[in-house]
Amino acid sequence: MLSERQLFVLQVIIDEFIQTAQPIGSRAISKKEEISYSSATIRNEMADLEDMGFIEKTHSSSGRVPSEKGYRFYVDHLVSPFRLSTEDLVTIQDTFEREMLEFERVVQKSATVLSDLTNYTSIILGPEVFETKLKQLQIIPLTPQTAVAILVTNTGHVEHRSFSVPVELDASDLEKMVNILNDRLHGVPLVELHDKLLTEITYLIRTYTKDFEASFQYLRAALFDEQPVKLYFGGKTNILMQPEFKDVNKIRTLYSMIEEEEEMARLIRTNSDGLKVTIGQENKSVAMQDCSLITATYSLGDKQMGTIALLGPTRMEYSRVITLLNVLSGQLSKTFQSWYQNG
Amino acid sequence: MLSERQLFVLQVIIDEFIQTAQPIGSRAISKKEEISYSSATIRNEMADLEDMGFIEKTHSSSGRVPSEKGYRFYVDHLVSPFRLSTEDLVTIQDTFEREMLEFERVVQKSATVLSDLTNYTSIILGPEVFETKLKQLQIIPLTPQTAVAILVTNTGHVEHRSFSVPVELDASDLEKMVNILNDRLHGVPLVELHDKLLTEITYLIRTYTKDFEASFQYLRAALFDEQPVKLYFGGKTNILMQPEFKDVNKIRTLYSMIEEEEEMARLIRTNSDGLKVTIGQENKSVAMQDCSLITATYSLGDKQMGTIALLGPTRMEYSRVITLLNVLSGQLSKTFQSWYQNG
DNA sequence: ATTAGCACTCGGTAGGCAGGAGTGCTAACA
DNA sequence: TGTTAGCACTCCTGCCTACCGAGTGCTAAT
Repeated sequence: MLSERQLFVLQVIIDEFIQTAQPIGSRAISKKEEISYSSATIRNEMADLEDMGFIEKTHSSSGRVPSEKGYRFYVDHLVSPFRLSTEDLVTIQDTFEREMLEFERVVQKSATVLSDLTNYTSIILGPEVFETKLKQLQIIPLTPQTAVAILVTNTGHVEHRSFSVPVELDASDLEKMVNILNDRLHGVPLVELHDKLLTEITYLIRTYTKDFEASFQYLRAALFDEQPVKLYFGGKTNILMQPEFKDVNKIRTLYSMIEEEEEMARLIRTNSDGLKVTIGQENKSVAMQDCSLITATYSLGDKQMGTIALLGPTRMEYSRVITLLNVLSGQLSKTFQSWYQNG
Repeated sequence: MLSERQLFVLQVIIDEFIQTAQPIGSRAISKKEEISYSSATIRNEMADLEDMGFIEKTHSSSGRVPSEKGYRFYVDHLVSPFRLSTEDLVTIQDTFEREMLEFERVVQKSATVLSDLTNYTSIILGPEVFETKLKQLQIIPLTPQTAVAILVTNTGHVEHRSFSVPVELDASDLEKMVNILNDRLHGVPLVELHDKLLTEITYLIRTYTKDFEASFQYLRAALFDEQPVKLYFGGKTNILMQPEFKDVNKIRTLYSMIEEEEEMARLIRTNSDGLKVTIGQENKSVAMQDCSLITATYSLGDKQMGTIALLGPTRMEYSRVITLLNVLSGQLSKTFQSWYQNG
């Protein structure tokens, strides 16, 4: 168990290191106002803290640096509740007050704000489970052989995809098809849409003609195949500016990882609700050894929609950042909530 | 004027440097099979080439390195027509044979292929002048106060934007409005659409009711305001792997520049037709001092559509890359041409 | 329990030295 | 006159050494 003083020393070391990125020596700590002990005393405490694995030396006679275990303990027990500056609050308020009516814009804007406020890299994972409902389906013929399918949700989200139309179908067939589908699928949540579409296909084939089948399969494929997860980034280069990335190879591997959207999505996706901090090696990725990832979920009602994440060095301003993420994910949820209620 | 032998020496130096990224010494050149002169002779030629500014020393006793003027001369006069390997050709063929029906996909895929084949970073500037025509306009009400406007072109390109609907308009008004617009605007090239829309607005206001005006302005704004240029990237991190970027600060500034899409678009946009090589400082950007940018335009008929660009170190495989860009921009033009003819 | 004092450790910087690659110049050669 | 062998010179690179300063661990005194 840690003594009061040890706790305090640990806190000072981490707070200080977060600010300066320099190893902290015993003398520096003993000189601090709040501390009335000599450097020798601090040295003893530091030796204990090191034995327990909370801090480390970079070399045998260097000052101490927080270990990952130290950071872990810090975020679990020491983070002081942070009061956001009014400036920050105003920035966030402004962002959400501007009228934005599209999911993409709101999310992209949030990512930008978050990265601007923190100087880290923000990543937002778009919604995967659409609690949103189908508003309208449109098929617009382009040429005799091609058409574009457009799907609109009650939140104003638009998906579209061009596809080939089998020769035996003409424009009026398509129109018929769309009308039937709109009748039967309006208001269906997108999660269920794929299955419902399949049901409709068999229904239509029975009721009308076999001709529809191929076309339907195209339509289904167009709207549901290889829909890659959408990531929204803010301040992609911010993290490169951190002093821990003065090594070219680290930058290269980290950056390659960031650009690998599939991989990033995998790392960020989470099923646990609420806020989660993943420190250094806890991230299952070599490229992110020196990084921490903080994720928070945003939701629609009680249904989790997506994740909002912040990527920084392990030496991160945890307390401030955690508060910011909480505020932002709350704002996001609130915004979507307001759309949904009116939909 | 350069002698035959000087030309040859210059070519060898540049070719070799492009391969190795190491300064080339006189001995290395004289040892080459095609060269029957001693290193001393080569040294003399090199001294002359240096006087003329085509090559440089990194320090007083180092081998030679091409200067920007050298590269300039090389691309203008020395690039040997390059025979693409059948492997490369097959890769490109495969890309364009797969059925793709959307502008975004074709372009994105091209960018990826280009960067994969070259190990540089590719950037494609989407079309700015739409020679494409309006196929259909849709307005779909979401809530009583909001609606989403969708615009489809004959090439299957879809733009959409949510906007606020003035309280005094209801869904049937919107429907009427859309019908009128579709009647009168079908087939209008997108370049003219904005102006035509304004004309229609005044017409409609005269013919129908004043109520439409506000709504129209919203619609117009939704579809035409702040439409940011769209850039498609391939291999964003490729250029970081080049040995010239072993300095952290260079990486940082270069990368910040790449992420600055507006700035990139400005650099890449060109009004001259065909292929253009911009070497090092010729790029008006500090971040790109050590980079070359090769741009080629693709077009629809005789109308220039967009630019396809490749960003690499000044030490670039110019001949191969130039051929590749020509082939790819040709393929792009061909693909769009085929769409257009059927539209 | 705390602290002053001291020996020790290690990173960082600077200087010196040897080896090597490459150059410029000169003089000899065809 | 063009070419080349030879040689002195330059500068980069790696390596060793010395030295300073910051910080530690330990011991002994308070």
